[in-house]
Amino acid sequence: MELPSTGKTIMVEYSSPNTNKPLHLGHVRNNLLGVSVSNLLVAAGNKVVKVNIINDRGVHICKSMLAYQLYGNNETPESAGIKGDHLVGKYYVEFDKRYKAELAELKTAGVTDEDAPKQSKLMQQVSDMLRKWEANDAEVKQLWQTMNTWVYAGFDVTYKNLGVSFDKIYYESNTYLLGKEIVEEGLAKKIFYTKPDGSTWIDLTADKLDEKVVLRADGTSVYITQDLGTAVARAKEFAIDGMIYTVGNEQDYHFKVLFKTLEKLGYTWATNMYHLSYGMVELPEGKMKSREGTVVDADDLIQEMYNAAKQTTEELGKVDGFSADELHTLYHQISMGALKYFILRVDPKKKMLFNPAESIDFNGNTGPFIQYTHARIQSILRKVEYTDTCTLPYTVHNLHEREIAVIKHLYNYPSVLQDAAKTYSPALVANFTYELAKLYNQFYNECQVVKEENIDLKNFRLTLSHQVSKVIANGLHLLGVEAPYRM
RNA sequence: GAUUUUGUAGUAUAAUGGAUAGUAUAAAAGAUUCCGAAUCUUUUGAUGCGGGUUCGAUUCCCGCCAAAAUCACCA
Repeated sequence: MELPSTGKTIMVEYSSPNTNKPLHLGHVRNNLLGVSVSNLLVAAGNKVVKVNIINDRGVHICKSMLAYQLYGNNETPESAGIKGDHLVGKYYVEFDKRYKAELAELKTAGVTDEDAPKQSKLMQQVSDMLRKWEANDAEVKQLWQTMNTWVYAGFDVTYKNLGVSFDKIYYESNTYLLGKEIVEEGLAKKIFYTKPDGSTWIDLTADKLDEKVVLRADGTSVYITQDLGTAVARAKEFAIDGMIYTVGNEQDYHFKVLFKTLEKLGYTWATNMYHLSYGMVELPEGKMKSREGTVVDADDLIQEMYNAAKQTTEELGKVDGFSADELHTLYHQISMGALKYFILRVDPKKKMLFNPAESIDFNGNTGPFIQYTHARIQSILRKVEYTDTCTLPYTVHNLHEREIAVIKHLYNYPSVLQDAAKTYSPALVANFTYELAKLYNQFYNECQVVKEENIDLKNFRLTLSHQVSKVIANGLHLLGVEAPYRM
């Protein structure tokens, strides 16, 4: 079910992980949104290029590298028996622990809060390491390569479980130097200016933004420098009509500045850039804080959801005849259906509360409820050997009110799709699909289908059921959720 | 302090300015000799506060209160 082609190509960036720790619940929302919005844009007739930019360099990466070098004892994911991203994350935490201890020591020795970080030996070692990295020191680069390779292997597992994929992956180690030319260009156009200390700025106060550094006094790039460079490079590489950044709302200000700057530089496509700004995920006990260990790890979450799906399915005992492989696939489909729907049904712009206990409840407004409805319809269709190519003749009068409700709802699907794509909101599709499933269940409760004796009516109801299952499957697909035929 | 965003039943959420504010969950009571009960039916319960615009405001504007984010030559 795709709308007519728009002839446009849109790039969607999402995920954007750091390579110093495993993915957590916040990344999950990001990834699911990115995938789903990409699907929506395709359904709305666009070509989509899905990209990821991996933050694989910088101080934070050096922290885990240093901790590994100092305390790692050549541990590997194989020797430790843990995923590579978790192993690296372990050393990032280790660094933090040691660093805090060092700071505390310095303070007891009478060093002020302000001076303590400057006197930290660990932090000096990190800075040295970063310098060496930038100078292409062989040993440091080797360690960096090794540890990042571990992380990528770990990410791949998580991405695969979440059904996340990309057309192109960018690495910041390749792109972080981009942008200096853009700055020169901006200077030539007098859009940027230089301060006495040599740093380069743009003045956006007329646009109700601030002055912003675009190049440091020592000539090195800042965050926005590389973003400028990356944006221009991408536009050259892909001939895109638009660009969507899936990034949390804490960076609202950054993207306002980025887009405005590109616009001032005269890039026409800059007006078609969009920051898909989503709200933070919070837990019942409050915000996730890595320091306090309240972060929900993505892999743990996936496993817990899987276990819950397995348990519920076994309790209901409807899967006789499933092979072990089929069961595994089914548990995976149901658990990811639950997780994805739980997250995507909320308006992206709003912060959302993730309650683990509620997320594994598969009754009510949930993914498995919708999947169940699909499986139920498929069961009905199997019974009469109705296939996708069937066309049954019917003429009906006096529709049942439940039938009318379903038909009216189905009729809205294309416009909901259009709206969802236009507003980048999978939540509209999620709510539509849920409503459709609910309306169908209400219909099914009051109307006979297979057992209906009036052949016209029976054919009509089979056709309607088939249409509903197709739209449910399509809606779920847009959310990145699979629709099982039996569950 | 400044800027931005967000405030809807106990909880989580939905409503291009439109009719009795929809849904789920929690609680209670029901429905299957019959097509799949991960279902359906019924009951209880909400727009932070105060103004304004409008025939009409959850929605738009102003003030207050509350929460969060940003305001780095970090990313």
